[in-house]
Amino acid sequence: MGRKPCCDKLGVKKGPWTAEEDKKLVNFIATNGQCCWPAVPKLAGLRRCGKSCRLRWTNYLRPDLKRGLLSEDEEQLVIDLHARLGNRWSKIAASLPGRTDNEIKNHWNTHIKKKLLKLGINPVTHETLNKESKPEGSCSHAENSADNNITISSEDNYSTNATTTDNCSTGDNSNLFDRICNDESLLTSLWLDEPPLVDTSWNSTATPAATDTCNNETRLPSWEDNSAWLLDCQDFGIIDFGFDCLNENDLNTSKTVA
DNA sequence: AATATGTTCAACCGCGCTTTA
DNA sequence: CTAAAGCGCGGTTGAACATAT
Repeated sequence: MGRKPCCDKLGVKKGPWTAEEDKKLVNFIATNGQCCWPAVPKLAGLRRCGKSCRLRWTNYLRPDLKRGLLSEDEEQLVIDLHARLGNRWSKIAASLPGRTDNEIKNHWNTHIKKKLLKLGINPVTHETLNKESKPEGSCSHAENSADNNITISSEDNYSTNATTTDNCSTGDNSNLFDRICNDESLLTSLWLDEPPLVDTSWNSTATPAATDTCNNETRLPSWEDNSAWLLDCQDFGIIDFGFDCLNENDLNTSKTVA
């Protein structure tokens, strides 16, 4: 039967996005919100696949994205959640506000994986390599994580923790990690595919209704207002580039996408 | 300075699940 | 109930950049 391609291949641009394309997409979403991705390219004047637009927005243009390397706490959290959830990057990302599944996946493959291997830890099973010859079926992500917790420090010093009582402790500066790690209900919800409980900073972006809640002083700056806005978005957090003008209610309203 | 090799990460692809008609 | 369409996920690719020779 075959599946119809998500978009017409003819005339659809691929490859890196230009600043002009970013501008069009950001302006469109700022005024119309996220909806009907297949229709976005046409409405926004882009020669792109709707899927590509969605990806560009979620992975790069979203205003609440953090930029830069994962912090020590975030990295530790990723390791622990990966031990429990496996390669379910979207679930892991749901516990790290401002981080995308793609970003975490990349960081895992380029940094964390190597660090774990360097320390003799299998990044797939989270078992130490010299103790992997276990009976068949004795190892699953969810099972082994609790009794084989791995901690990481800024000096790349890792250690495996064989106890369950000292689970996920990384010190005083790991509040986020500790909170999530000790929150069994959260981990259970992640495991059971329930909506994420931690990442309240973002579920979706502005809807038309949400933008209606913004008056002229609080609406997103347009490219006409500030042509350097997007570059700022890419380098700094939400507060840094002015999205803090959206108060909590605005953000909550913006999350309610049909 | 030139070239080779390694690393990073944005973007694409294809698949499965969910929703809709 | 069924098929098509939409959506989101995870794996993979390749261009750009960094480092080594």
